[in-house]
Amino acid sequence: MKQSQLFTKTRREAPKDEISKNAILLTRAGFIHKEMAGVYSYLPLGLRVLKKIENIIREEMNELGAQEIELTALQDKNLWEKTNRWDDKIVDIWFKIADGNLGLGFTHEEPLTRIMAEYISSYRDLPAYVYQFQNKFRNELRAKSGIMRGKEFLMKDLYSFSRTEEEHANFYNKVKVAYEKIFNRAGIGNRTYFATASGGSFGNISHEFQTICDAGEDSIYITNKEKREAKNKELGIENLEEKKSVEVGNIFPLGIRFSEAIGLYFKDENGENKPVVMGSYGIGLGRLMGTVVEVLSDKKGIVWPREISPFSIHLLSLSESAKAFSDEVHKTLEANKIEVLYDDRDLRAGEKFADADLIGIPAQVIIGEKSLASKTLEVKNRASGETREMTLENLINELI
RNA sequence: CGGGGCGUAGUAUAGCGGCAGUAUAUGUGCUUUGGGAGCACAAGGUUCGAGUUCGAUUCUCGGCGCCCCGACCA
Repeated sequence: MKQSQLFTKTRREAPKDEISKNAILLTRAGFIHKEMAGVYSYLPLGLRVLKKIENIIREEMNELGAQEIELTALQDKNLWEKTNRWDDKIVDIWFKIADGNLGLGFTHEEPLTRIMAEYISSYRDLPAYVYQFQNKFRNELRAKSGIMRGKEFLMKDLYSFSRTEEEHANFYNKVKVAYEKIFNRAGIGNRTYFATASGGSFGNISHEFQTICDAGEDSIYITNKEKREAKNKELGIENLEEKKSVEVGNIFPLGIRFSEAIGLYFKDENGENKPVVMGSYGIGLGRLMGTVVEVLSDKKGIVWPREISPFSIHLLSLSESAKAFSDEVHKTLEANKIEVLYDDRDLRAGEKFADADLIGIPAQVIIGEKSLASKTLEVKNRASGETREMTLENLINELI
């Protein structure tokens, strides 16, 4: 894509109402726009990152054998009364509309359990795994930390329906592995820990994926650095290393709480009626994106990991004389299905470098007098600042 | 929800009870072109309401909005 056609542009100044690094950088670079406190729109560059994250998660969910659906945001009061989660005294983050008779979903155990009750009646129908990507609405009294904790945010939620606790535990562990892959691919695997936590209002034990980050709201105690295991702070502190962290994912065993309340039963081999054993597994996409910005950016701007970068290559054409060659490189890269942001604007070199560093695409291809003379490309690594000279052919081979 | 702070141009800021200034961004022209260039001209602003006052962007009260700390976070 030609950068001259991109409707967003970068800003030198940070917006005065943002303190968090993720919001400052993403706003300055033109990835997001704040609509109101805790509510952000995603602009072309930001949406590209969000979609890359979504696709990584989708691949890993499909790999688990889960099937994608899309539930509604509007929620039925009667259904939620069955699980005692409609009352504002029980759940204080509901956005309710239509005189309080409808709500905007903050999670989706209830509606999905009801759907499954329509289709699951035998042990032969189980296990079943279903997931979706959807905006959740949570009326947080205090939104904060940029896109890390909003009132409306895109979340992947996966739900598992199993015959027995053993079957559930088996899948639960597979999800853990899938999540590790997701966070590795998103570039924060080496600082993300599997933390044991109390299960919140669901009771018992649950697990959180916590990424070490100074901007985090949580604290974890690292119990095994090599295995990246940790404990949430409320569970026994024994001279362990405490770190601030961000909860980038969670997995909850739900037991039979929802299936009993809503009536999701199956007949086992002996013809006996049993409640389905459930689990739920969430990842906030915006929070994950914000966390990546928080932990990987530097003074100059954002540094995207390869797999979630809005583009693979940022092509900088530094002068009028470099235009013809740059156009040709742009065409060739795109013909090879490589995503390129081509800075074809009529600006000085310094401004293009500053913008490229702010936007954070991992590889910059710089075409100026040098490369015109040598007929090779100058390829700069955004993270390390190192440059290499290589032919277009070699670059393409490296990227494919 | 408790506490604190802040609302001035697209953005970031200064200032003042009496014609609102700067930077940047924007438009035009000229110069410039490997790390956010320079000059000139132009266009663009006081969150809303009430009160005090001859006069309010400034002072008082209220609304709305935003930020921070805490509480909360399925």
